[in-house]
Amino acid sequence: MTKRAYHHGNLKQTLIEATIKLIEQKGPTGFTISQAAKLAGVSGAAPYRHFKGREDLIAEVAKQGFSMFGDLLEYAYAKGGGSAVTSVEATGRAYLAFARKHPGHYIAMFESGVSINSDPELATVANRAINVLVKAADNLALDIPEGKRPPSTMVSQHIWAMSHGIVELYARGEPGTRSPFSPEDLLETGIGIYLRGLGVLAKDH
Amino acid sequence: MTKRAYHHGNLKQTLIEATIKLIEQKGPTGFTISQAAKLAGVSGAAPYRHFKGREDLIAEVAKQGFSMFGDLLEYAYAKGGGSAVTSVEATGRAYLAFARKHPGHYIAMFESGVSINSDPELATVANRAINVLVKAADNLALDIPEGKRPPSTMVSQHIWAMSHGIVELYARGEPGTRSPFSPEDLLETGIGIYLRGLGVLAKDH
DNA sequence: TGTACATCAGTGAACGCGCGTTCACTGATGTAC
DNA sequence: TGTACATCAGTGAACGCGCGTTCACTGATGTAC
Repeated sequence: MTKRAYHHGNLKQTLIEATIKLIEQKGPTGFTISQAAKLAGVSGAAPYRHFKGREDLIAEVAKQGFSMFGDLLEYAYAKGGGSAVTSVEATGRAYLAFARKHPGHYIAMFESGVSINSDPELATVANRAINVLVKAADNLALDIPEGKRPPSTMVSQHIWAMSHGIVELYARGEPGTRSPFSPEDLLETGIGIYLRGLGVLAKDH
Repeated sequence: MTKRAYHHGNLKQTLIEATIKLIEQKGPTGFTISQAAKLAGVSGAAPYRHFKGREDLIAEVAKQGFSMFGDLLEYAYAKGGGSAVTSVEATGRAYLAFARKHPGHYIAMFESGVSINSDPELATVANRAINVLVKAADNLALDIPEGKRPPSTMVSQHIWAMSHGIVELYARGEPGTRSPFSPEDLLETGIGIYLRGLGVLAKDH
């Protein structure tokens, strides 16, 4: 480690990363600006040069989280190939993978109480992520006989809800403590059954 | 209001109710023992006659919550009539109704970070609630052609996950801010599609 | 029925703690000329 | 190329605050005899 310079040079991002680490360890409750400052090796007053306060810092984490999340979902969606069904399945897997790899971001995004509409920039990145799922649901609709077609928004929200529910209930804490199945298995089978119910998946897929 | 007696007489339950109210208003983060004491009209030291501390109080709320939740699910399950499908649908509705009517309890149960396994009594009441859904899923299995039958635990977890996800994502805050559909509609259609995928619901139900 | 006494459920003062936030400051950096 | 100066990004001391928790205490209640 080099000698501490008076000017940190990259404090803003360092504080964000400290926040992520603290949220992962202690939940959104446990995080304080003071601790983030300490973890960044800086005085308690320094964060105020970069953030208005606690909320602002968490919102920034959520923003970066939604941005990565959107990228990941888009990538998975594209990688799903032409098929509507495989695209949806791939985004589902990406959803879970993100929640696993970036729990700090995920918590800031969905469990910190930060309102997505409190900041226009945040709303923009969040909507981009949401729209990937809506787009995937749109594609599904093409394979569904007309009359029986639920709105794409609704379908995307069903999938989102199941993914989120699985993350919250079964992908937290020690693995296997609350379910004999892995979250990945749960989500894959859950989405599979749901898609079959929609009529886009053969009965014996 | 009668003259304040020195002995409160019912302080334990009063503190629990104060906790519920505070959690509803400020989330699990915002709750403190001091505020609960103040709300109960009692000195800040009084709660320690009844609870070991913050965690203990929240755990008690969760315990009462799971107990009510279990009762409600059981009642709904029974009211669903003989049909496996209607039982599942009824428990789904009951799930959402509980989350709506008792947000403080719901938050203590699922969002406060209280571990269900930290207290044997808590584990007992929680498992009773969980088992209602497993039982409902067991019944479903009877209507499913043998080879295609996923484990009941898995089915119950799918339903639980979707219910929980809908509560967290779409039944919080101002109605309609995040979805054009009501949580009730979302859950009913979601479970409907899922059950069709399981093969227990006619295609044109 | 009255009295003495044990027990219980509260009080309120006190403590140490960490947090959020402000403030005048200072060391480092960038730039005009 | 050197110097003066503005600006920037940190410091550290200070403050008020509410929280959790402990403590000796006291008022109310129950009970033995």
